Amino acid sequence: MVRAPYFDANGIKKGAWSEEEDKRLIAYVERYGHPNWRQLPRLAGIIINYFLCLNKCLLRCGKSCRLRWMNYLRPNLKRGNYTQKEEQLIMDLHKEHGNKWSLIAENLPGRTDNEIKNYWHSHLKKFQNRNLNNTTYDDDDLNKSKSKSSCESTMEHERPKCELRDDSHHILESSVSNVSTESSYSSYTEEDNKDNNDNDDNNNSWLCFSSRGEEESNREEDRVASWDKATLFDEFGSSFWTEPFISDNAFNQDYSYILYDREDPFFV
DNA sequence: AATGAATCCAACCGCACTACA
DNA sequence: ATGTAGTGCGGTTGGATTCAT
Repeated sequence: MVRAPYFDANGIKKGAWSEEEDKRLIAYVERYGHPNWRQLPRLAGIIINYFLCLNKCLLRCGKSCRLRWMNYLRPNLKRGNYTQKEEQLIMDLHKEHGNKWSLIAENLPGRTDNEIKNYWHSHLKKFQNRNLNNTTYDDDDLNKSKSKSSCESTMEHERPKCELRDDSHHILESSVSNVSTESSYSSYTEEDNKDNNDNDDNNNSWLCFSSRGEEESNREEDRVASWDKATLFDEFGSSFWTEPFISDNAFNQDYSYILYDREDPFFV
């Protein structure tokens, strides 16, 4: 039910997102937040390349990344059926605010403006029109309509009722909202480094390039080299790891020899 | 079984707004 | 005051799915 993927004249990918793209976007936003959507796809691509040793990028425009994240990937999104309470709330708020979907969405935690808009057009609009003079919409009408369209009812029943999106991404709150670059990243380095240190035998940060991935040793791109954190710092300067984004000239360098870590979320 | 119509929703597009140089 | 970049919002579209004939 999504548009077929394609590339526009500028080489930007459009259409449906693949699972791999989703993972890349999630991995990047988990790490750095999204202080700059426009640069995100390029940065997500280059940073992940360090681990993948592949010349792949997230070939999406920032706008597309933002939309995908906001409407589909971000945590705590509700999927599935709307409760009667939510439906009533949408009706009431729409009566009050009109097509201010973002405003309406603020009052429905876990629902996106896009989702509410779609739901309005496909389910609720007709009842609003029918009950224009009533203060509340007719529940019987709505129920009748739901059962009337077997297409709708079938599809709705297949979906879990008001399922809360898996929050396993454990994305920092500061990363989800509009935050400063520093806050999102520094919050990671302080907390997550500690976690990684606990888990990592080498007692390094998430940038630890240990010699894992023996099973991939046959792959050409998995050439193992004695890479360490210090080397990486030298390449970019220390500011690279304290700031979420890289200078443009960093993109022209060949880091294909960098090891990757399978357990790192960037490994997708 | 085949086919056209209806439905739904992820994704795209264009515009407006804000921040900043 | 002006121009530009980045972001958010609302309208629209594409196409998969399901239903009706």
